[in-house]
This record gives sequence, C-alpha cells and structure tokens, in this order.
Amino acid sequence: MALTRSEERINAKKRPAAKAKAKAPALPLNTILRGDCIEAMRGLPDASVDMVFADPPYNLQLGGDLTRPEGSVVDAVDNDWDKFDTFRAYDEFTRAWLTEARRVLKPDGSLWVIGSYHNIFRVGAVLQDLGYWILNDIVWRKANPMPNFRGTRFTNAHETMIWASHGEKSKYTFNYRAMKTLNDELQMRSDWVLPICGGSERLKRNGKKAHPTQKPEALLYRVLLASTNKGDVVLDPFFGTGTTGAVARRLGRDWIGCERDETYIEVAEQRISDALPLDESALKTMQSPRSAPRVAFGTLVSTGYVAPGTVLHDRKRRWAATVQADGSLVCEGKQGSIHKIGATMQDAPSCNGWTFWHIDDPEKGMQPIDTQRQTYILATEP
Amino acid sequence: MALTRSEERINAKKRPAAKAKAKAPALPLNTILRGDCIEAMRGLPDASVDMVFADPPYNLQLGGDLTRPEGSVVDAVDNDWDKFDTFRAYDEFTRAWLTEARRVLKPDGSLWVIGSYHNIFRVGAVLQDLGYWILNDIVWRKANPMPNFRGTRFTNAHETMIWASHGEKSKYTFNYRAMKTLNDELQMRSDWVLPICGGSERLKRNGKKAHPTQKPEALLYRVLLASTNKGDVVLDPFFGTGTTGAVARRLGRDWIGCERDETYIEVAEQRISDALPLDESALKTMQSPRSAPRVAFGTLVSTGYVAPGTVLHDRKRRWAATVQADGSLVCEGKQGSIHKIGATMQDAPSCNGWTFWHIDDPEKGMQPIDTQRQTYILATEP
DNA sequence: CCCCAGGTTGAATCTGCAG
DNA sequence: TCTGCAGATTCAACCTGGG
Repeated sequence: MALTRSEERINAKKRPAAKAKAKAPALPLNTILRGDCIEAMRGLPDASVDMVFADPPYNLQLGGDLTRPEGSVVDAVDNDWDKFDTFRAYDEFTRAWLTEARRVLKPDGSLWVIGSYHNIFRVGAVLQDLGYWILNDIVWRKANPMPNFRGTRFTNAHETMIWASHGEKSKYTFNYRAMKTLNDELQMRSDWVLPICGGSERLKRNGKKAHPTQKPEALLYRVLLASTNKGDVVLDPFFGTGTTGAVARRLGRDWIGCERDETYIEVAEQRISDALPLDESALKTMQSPRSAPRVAFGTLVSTGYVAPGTVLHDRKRRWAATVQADGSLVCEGKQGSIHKIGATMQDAPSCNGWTFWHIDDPEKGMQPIDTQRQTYILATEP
Repeated sequence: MALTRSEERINAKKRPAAKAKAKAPALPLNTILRGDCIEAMRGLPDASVDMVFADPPYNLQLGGDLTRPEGSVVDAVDNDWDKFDTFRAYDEFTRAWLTEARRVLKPDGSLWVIGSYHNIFRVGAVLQDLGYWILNDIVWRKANPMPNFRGTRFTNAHETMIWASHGEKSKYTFNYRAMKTLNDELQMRSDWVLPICGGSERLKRNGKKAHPTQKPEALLYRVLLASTNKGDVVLDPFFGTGTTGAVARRLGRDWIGCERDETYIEVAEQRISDALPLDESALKTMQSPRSAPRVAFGTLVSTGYVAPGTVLHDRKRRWAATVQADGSLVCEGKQGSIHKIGATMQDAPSCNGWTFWHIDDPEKGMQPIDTQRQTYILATEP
C-alpha cells in the first residue's frame, strides 16, 4: 500500500535514528481517550506526537457571585475540575501532566499551553523546570472581553499562551511564510486580536453553553497552522468539547484527545464529525479586517504629544480648557473627557472633542487636537 | 488649611492603626540608594512605601552577580542540569528581593513587575508563593517592536507586567475614573499599546544608549496614575536610569531608587533634576464617585430638591412609587429606601435606587433621581 | 428584505463602611 | 470578626422581534 501524503511527511521529518515508531503500537489517531489525561497519556508511546495543545484548568479561585450593574448574575466557571486546594497541589498536577506530555512529544515537537494570570506563571515555571524551551509567549487579545463590572481593576482583556519546544535544541516546526501571509505580509506578532467564542460557533446543550470555556476555532487555526504540518499528530490532554480536534480535522492534521467528562465527549464527537475538511469558508474566518487604530486622548497626554497643563480652545475661543494629567479637561469648574466637556460647554447632547478643541500653535495658528492624533498614529504605526 | 478632595481620599483609605509611620525613621525620599537593592531595602522601615515598581534583570545568566544559594557562581549553561540550577538561582534571587519589597510595602500598597517570557513566569510564581495577590497581568503591546530577523519565531512584540497587592485583603489604590478618562471613557484594558522608548527620550551617553532596557515614560505614567495618589511614595529597586523617578517627580509622587551602577546613577540624577513637576492645576485627575460626598435621598427631600408626594417610576414605568416625607418610598403597599424598594420590586438582591427610579420631568422627560443628586452636590459644593 | 431597539452574554481571583 | 445595607458599576458581539 502506498504511503498517504501525511505519512510521507512524518517520515521526511524524522531524525536519522527514529526506529521507535516502527516498533511502537499504532497510535489511537482521531479518537478521544476517556479518563484522566495523565493515565491516558501513559498508554501512548514515547516521542509519538508532533504537537501538544493544552488548555488546563485555570484554578480561578472565584469568590461569591458577581452581578452586573443591571443586576443579573454572571454565569461563572464553578466546575469541580477547576478547584485545587493550594498552589502546591496545582503545581504537582501541572508537573505530572507536563512530564507525561513531554515524554510523548517527539524531540522536535512543540507544546502550547493557554492560561490566565491565575495559573500561567506556575505553568510557565514548571515547564521551564522540566526542560521545555520557551519559544514565545503569545497574547490573545480579546476583541470583546467581559468588562470589569465593579470598576476595581483593569478589564481582563487577554489570555496568555506559552509556546515551547521539547528542548533547547529542538528543530521545531514554524511555518513562517504561512504566518506572514496570514498577517498581510507582515511578520506575525506575539499578540493576536481575536474575538471570544460566541454566536453559532458556541456549542449549546439544552439551551445552555455546553462548556464554560470553549476556545475560538480561529485561535486553534492559527496555532495549528503555525506549528504543525499536514499529517502531523496533535495531542490535546484537556479536550473538552473538541475545538482542537475540529480544527485539526479541517486542516488535515491527525489528533488525539483526552477527556474525563462523558458529556463533553459526546458533544465533541458530534462536532468533529460535522467538521468539514478545509475549504474556502475556513480561510475566511481568519481574515481580520485591519481597522484603524483607536487612539485615546489620554495616550497623547501620557506619551507627551500633548502636555498636561496645555490650554485648549474651541475654534471661536469661547471657552478655554486645561489638559489634566489623566487626559481629562477642566473648563469653567467642570471636569471630563474632551468629548464630554465639549458637549457640556455647548449644552449639546454630544460633541466630537477631536475636532472641537484646538491647540494654539505659534506657527500654524489654531490646530484641532485631531492633528496631534494623526501625528501620533503616523509615528507609531508598525 | 482645608483638605483637598484627593487628600481626604488618601486619609479616608488609611487603616486605623497606622502608627508605624510616626515612629519610623524618616524615609530617604527622592534619593538613589547606592548598592545592591536587597541590602538597600533592608535599611527601610516596614510598611513604609505605597507602591513598588520593579524592572528586574531579565536574563537568567546574570554573570558574576548570579550565585547559587550556597555561594558558588553560576556560569554559562548548556545542559539541563545547569539550566535547572540557573533557574533555581534566579528564583532565589527573585524570592529575596520580592520578600524584602513586601516587607517595605504598606499592607494596602501594590507592586508592579515587568518582564518577558524569560523570567516573568518565575517572578509570577514566586510572587504568588510569597502571598502577593495578583490583580492583573498587563501586556505592554509595543507599537514598534524589533522584528524577528531570522524568521524563526513570532515577532516578540510585547512585555508583561504583573500588578499585585500586598495580600488578598489589601485595599489597594486603583484610580478607576482616571484610567477610564485616559482611555476615552472606556474601561482601561489589560493590554496597553505604547511605543518603545526612542527619540529624544532615549538617554545617550557618549553617543551610545545609556541603558539597554530603558522603559518609556508613558508606561510609568500610566502605572503611577493608576495605582498611586499624589504624595505617595514609590520604590524602584532596579532604578537604572531613573524612568520611575522622573515620572514620579512629574506627577507629584515621592520616589526612592536602588541602583548599583554608578554610571546609571549619574545619568538618572541628571535626568530627574531636569524633569519638571507638572503644575498643580494639571494634576487634578478624575475622582471616583466613591470619594465624592455621600448624599442621602432623605437630604434631597428635606431640602426641597424632591418634594414629598412625588411619584417615581422605573424607566419602563412598570412601577410607581411615592416619596415620603422621611425620604422613603411607598410602592405596592411596601415601604423602604429607594434601593430596597427598587430591589424588592424587581425581585433582585440589590438595586441602585439612584439610577433605577426616575422623575417625569415635563420638559426633559424621564430623569433618574441621580440627576437631582448631582444638582444638589453642585449647588452645595464649597 | 433591511434596520433599529432592546436584551443577553462572556475563564472574574470584582465593595466598603457602620454598627 | 461578622452582618447588614447603601450604593457604585459594563463593552462588544450576537440574537430576536417589530416596523
């Protein structure tokens, strides 16, 4: 029997003395292994998978309920699988699964882990201790994160992925050209702007979300495209509802998942069987429109483009407003944003502060502050 | 002398038994402490600084300065064992300075650390182990990063900051309104787009850059504005060329720096003496309503801003409530505060009556009673 | 058919003070 | 330390229903 293209690919990538595979038992390709991932991985041979993508429990340590300003309660992650007694317990769990994953990973393979500040620092440290070699940390900047309802912190608007090779000397796969093409012929950066998973992509069961933390396929799409080749084997120890499997199938990669929860498994199997191998529509999801960067007035102040203390006028010099350190304006005893103060002064419902307020330039005369914004954008554009 | 509103706020935040400060020796404000930061911090009293900003060495090979716990020097590494040894040494170093910083930090203070994937995971894990409570991880997304010349990885286009309070129960400072204003009336997110330090801001010495990792002032500007108040004391254990000091001076904060390198110290001292403090009038930042005087609804009734007998509605006119002479509401036979009745009607655990209940103004239509409160506050403000 | 208004929702370590 | 309660607090995307 002729080799499939994917088998050719694996052979081509093989190190000279990679006999293990010939002796090793066949891999359970494109199946979900039931049960605990550490146990499940023990059944896989050494150095048998090309890439690992892992979305482990984050150990969120949430307190009581969180309500939105309008009174409704946030549907938070309260699953047992996310609870650990101590950091030490979490570290031991992390060390155990990362150890097993590294054994199963080929020497030239790489691993991705996603997490938030609750767990990612622990994961990263353990991973370095075990000999993985960090290649990049990637920031997933959420286009539409949940706001901070209480106004107590910065909006938690991103998650972090660590991309690491098996070891320092690994000849890992990185499809540089594909990434550059995907990014309008600019090098792909370590920060990716992608929407969170919602809409028809969000899997439901009995009208409720099937999994509390389903990842967007666009994220996995980029991960798989960057660090695997067609025909490679991808292992996901925390398979959940199978985003990794669905994207792997679409992109012509083989996958192995581990999952304990029978409900998640059911949903994932259905989903993956519905996933069509790559067509044009799949590519479309990746074409993010490059919108103009939004620049806040405060950025101009904090970067020195407009000095605090500067006095702004409207075009007819009816009002004079002083720029504050935080980018707000003070005018006739009132304080607020450039838009708000502009509206208040004119007694109008709204106002575009960018064109309303002017700086009196000794050379060019009255210039709308929008000119400063344009200067800033030109100077900082990549 | 009357307290300004921001001073009131600082005092209001103080813990009851803040006697330590009175007894403690005077802090070496606005000076650079020469020598190793751990030694230098030992000379500072407990709980004496409001905020710590630290930009520790990133590289795990600290040259002759990185020693194993038992005192031997770690040299260049290329095998796993030495790597582990190096990580362990870096962890010890991190643990030492973070421990000392935590002692010096006030219980309601907070700490910022900036790093890259080389060190930030270790710093984050140690910091959690020591009892710091992470509030956010902040991604500084560089507008103009250095490209990845060899095309072997993603362009490393960001650095990570961790913002943590002294402990879980700390009443840390977060100037929510100022941050929201700085971001054009949207909540400030955990990802900040800022240019790297260059141009005239980049300090030179003999034509070469004075410090390899000088941070942009805009970054510190935002950090200080977010997490300190005017007059607070900021400690920077890795002072370098003094970005923290320069921005602190501009923003009316006191600072203390630690630095070993005499050349950096010279550059920093010159730089800070050149930094102009912002005019008092430009420093007034947006205050949270939290710090505004509290006005009871009963006050509005007793002062005639809302007449007893006035009928209030919710926005959709589902309920009608009558204002009583004592400032309570009566609605569907129930009586209570504006908040309580609002909550009862909606069958919600709580409700902000100020925004829930409206007065039907013949000219302006439905107006939340909060506008009456604002009118009262403006009219009665000193 | 489109458009707009209104409702819902997402990995969240989410209050502070008086008594 | 605990309880009770005043009152401060949200952004972008998607869905649904009515005009």
